[in-house]
Amino acid sequence: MTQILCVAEKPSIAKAVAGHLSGGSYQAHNTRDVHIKNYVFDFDFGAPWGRCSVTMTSVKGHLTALEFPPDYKDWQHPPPESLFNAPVHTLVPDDRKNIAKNIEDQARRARALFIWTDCDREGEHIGSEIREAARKGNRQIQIQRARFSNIERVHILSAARRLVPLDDMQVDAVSARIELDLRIGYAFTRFLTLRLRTLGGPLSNLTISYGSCQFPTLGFVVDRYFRVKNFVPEPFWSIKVMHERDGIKVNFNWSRVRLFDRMAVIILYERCLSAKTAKVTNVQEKPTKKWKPLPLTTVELQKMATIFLRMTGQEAMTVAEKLYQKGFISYPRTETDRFDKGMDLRALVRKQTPDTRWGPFAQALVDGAFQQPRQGRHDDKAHPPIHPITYAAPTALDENEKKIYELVVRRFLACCSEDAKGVATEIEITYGDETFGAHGLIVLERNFLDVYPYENWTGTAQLPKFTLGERFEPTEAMITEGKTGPPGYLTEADLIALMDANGIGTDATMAEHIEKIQERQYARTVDRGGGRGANQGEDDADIDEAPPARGGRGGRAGRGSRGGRGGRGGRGGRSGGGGGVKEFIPTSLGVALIEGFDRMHFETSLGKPFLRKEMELKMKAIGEGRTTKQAVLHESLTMYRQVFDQSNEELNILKAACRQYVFQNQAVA
DNA sequence: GCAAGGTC
Repeated sequence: MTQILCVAEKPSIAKAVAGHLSGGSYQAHNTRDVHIKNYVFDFDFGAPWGRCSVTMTSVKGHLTALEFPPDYKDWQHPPPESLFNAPVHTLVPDDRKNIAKNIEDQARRARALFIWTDCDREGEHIGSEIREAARKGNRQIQIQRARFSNIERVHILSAARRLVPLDDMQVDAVSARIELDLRIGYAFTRFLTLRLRTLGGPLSNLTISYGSCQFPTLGFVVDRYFRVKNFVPEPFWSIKVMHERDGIKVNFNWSRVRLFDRMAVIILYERCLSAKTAKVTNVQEKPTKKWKPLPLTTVELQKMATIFLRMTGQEAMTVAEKLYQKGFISYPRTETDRFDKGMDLRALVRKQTPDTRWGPFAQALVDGAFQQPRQGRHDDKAHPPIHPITYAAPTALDENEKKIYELVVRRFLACCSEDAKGVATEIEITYGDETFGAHGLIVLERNFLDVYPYENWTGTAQLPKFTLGERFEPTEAMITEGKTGPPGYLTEADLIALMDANGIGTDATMAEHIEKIQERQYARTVDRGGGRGANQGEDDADIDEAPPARGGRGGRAGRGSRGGRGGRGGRGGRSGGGGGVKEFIPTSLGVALIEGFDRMHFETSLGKPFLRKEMELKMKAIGEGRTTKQAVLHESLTMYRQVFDQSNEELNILKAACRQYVFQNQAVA
């Protein structure tokens, strides 16, 4: 029989695919890597392969690494800028030699290699790494790739019979990314560390790194810091109308919301008063609903964990990873917010019925209330949304696992439930020349809200009866005064959202970049409301926080920038251990770096997300054959080399910024 | 000692 070698990106996929192809009967052999097994079975791949003897195994992510030769180990000689054109070579790191050897050995006996890596760009590249390992054992081996976007049985079976070639343009796109990140990251990191070290003080022992993701991440933190710090409150005035009827006080909101001109408001207000009565111009009562949440992605999971569970994104991912390994939840790194039509979601809901907390809700879904989840617009073509796989009794989990598991289950049940329903009442009046409106809501059916405490829908009290065309004299009309407030510093959820929106990092790495800027002492977290946060009491804290803006955050007048952003009910969360939400503020070093580079007047600042975005576009262009890896490497390295040279020439600007912020801890202008 | 991307 023809021998076939199949290799997946990770052990769980190898197992799942082997299960489907073999119909559940395979032999599992251990390999020299504790996580990886070789699954052996027969399968008919259809023409031209026919029935084959298959060995299915996997790697664990990338198999190879790109490195500089040993003579570039020293940071000083040759100088950092030599890394822009130093030779690089690909090698299999020691801890992955067993995995490569397994593939090489298995390839020797195989007629063909079928690659089952994730269907994303990185997966294509990992496929090329597997290809090289296999060719080492067998130069003649034929190579195909399976294209699959979920691990439903039917989908896997059809993927196995519709193999395609590996997409070398996608491989090249990732190669370019790897090489650019390596060269640019190492060159700038060595440069910054060595040249700023000479300033002495706290800088003499720090690693000052640059990376295409960590710097923009820091940039977001610094940017918000300045927006808070430089915020100038503006006074505003508004008109508030209240009318009491049937014992209910109804507040009417001004359609202009507020004006920044006091005299104008006084004039408009006086016209209201001289009109004496207000006239009801519109009364509308209509059914309304609050949409259930979308299926859960990694970014959403992290945002929710930081808001409701008092975890960092990194902690949430570590815990989710454990739950995945134990088989309780699906793969936790996904961008997909839509379930594949073929998935048996009811069966997954049924598994949750034994639980005392949400079991009855799950049972009600099983008994007929089940609704197909909403379909989001994101699909990474590799993984489904995060969902529970099997039921985990609370006794089987530690504290943090319990919290994340509960979040995943409740989100999933909410997705499979119905939107909340209510009746909205809108009343519009004109008073003088001005229009005011009152809004009422009665919640009729809570539906998904019953299982999903992370959101709420508060119906204001029922509005009394108003009739179209009627006139009444408002109980109260007054001018109110306030001033605009600064935005808050970034929370981790804000930061993740910004990274997501700007394409900084991936679902698997965003939390790492956030950790990185703290590890490098570029930023810290503080509890909202001031005071030192997570890093309190650490003795390596020799880099100061940038001076607190406006003496800490106590008095925020008016509505801050985050008014209107719903679902921010983090305070007093369900499982919080005291303390408020954490906010990110830059250290003096973080401010100095971003400011320093900003003052150098580059076309595109290193601290902004544009360069990473540009890299993303170039990768896309390579993947679509509009340009080549060589061309992109050449232009990008030329461009970064110029940035490097300019940074070198204008180093005094960067140093001045460091002196200003790090050494004098000077307040920002 | 340095990056970002996979995954355990």
